[in-house]
Amino acid sequence: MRLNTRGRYGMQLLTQLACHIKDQKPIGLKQVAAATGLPWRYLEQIAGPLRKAALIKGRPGRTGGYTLGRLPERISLREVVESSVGPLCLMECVDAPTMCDHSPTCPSRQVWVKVTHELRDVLDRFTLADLASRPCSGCRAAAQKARTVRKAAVKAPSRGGRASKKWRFVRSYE
Amino acid sequence: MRLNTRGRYGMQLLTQLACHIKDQKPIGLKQVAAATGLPWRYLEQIAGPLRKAALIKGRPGRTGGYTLGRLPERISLREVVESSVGPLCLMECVDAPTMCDHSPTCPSRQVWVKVTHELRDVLDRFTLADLASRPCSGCRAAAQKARTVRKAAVKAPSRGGRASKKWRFVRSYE
DNA sequence: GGTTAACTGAGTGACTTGGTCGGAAATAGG
DNA sequence: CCTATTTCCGACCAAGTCACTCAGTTAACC
Repeated sequence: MRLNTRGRYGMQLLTQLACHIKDQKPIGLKQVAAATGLPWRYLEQIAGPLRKAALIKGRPGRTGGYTLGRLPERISLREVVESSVGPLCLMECVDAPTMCDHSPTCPSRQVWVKVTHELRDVLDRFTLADLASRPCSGCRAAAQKARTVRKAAVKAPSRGGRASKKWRFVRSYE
Repeated sequence: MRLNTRGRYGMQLLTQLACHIKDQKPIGLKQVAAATGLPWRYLEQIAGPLRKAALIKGRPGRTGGYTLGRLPERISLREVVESSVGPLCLMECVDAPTMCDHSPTCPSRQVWVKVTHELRDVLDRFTLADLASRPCSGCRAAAQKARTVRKAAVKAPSRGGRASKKWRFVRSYE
């Protein structure tokens, strides 16, 4: 039950846009990549779903970049994570009442519906403004440091691939 | 943000045990497999972490099987999902304050700590008793049907492997 | 001692994750 | 107009996870 990089990086991307909302002009992904230490090409890929969800607006061209689709206080954390990693839905029958013969009236399912709604409600109550009003200055340094060490650890810098296991989120769990 | 089969099957396993708690004797995994339509061998693997988390107690031997480690109303849904799929932790810095230089005082992190705690609290407030007091009769038929069709779809019944994509949870999202 | 169950650990193919890359289309500045 | 810079799009790739299966060992009961 953890957020993958699409969700986390997407969150950082939106936070950056929210932090520069006063500039009134689009922010390029290269600039975001430089500020956060995240890979630019990957950010491009992450921006796609966010744009389709209308959370951001992109403008190509020389002075192009991305802007927020709405005010930060109108973008809930739930919208961000759901557009990045898919619906928050623990049991499959919650969003698919027809998948099980008794689903519509199944009392066990109704418990899961309630749980799911409460979880969604938590993420609905927090917005991008909560994060952007208090940006994390340290995360940038941490991300860059992690990436530097990671690149050094890769012997042959091959195309694609992922970093070695010890540098992933999992280490927090041991 | 969905629960994988380990989490879902584990939940069904515990629910079955809770439903037969009045029998006072252990329930074998084969019996659970027959009741739920889930693969017996896989259930064996799923039982491991649940036993290590002391949510269930196993007894080998002729009249062996599994029993709940505690009363159903004392087993929260959070314990079940966390022992099956790992801690509920959206951002990596929440449980690892040292990962980012400014983590301990980072205001952005404190938002995530709050979000995470609220999410955990939701799952803490529901227990196995909520599910077991109202068992889902339809899920069994649905699971068996799905497995039957799935087996038929596999041309060569090879060892291991997973079912074809269209029979997975993903179909609910399209 | 034989049957039955929990336990252990290895293996396996399909799929996802976490990226990289090349290039097309759009937009602005010169 | 050309050129630079950006979004946008799709392919590609390796490592890893998922969802299982299976063979075998240990433990308890009759």
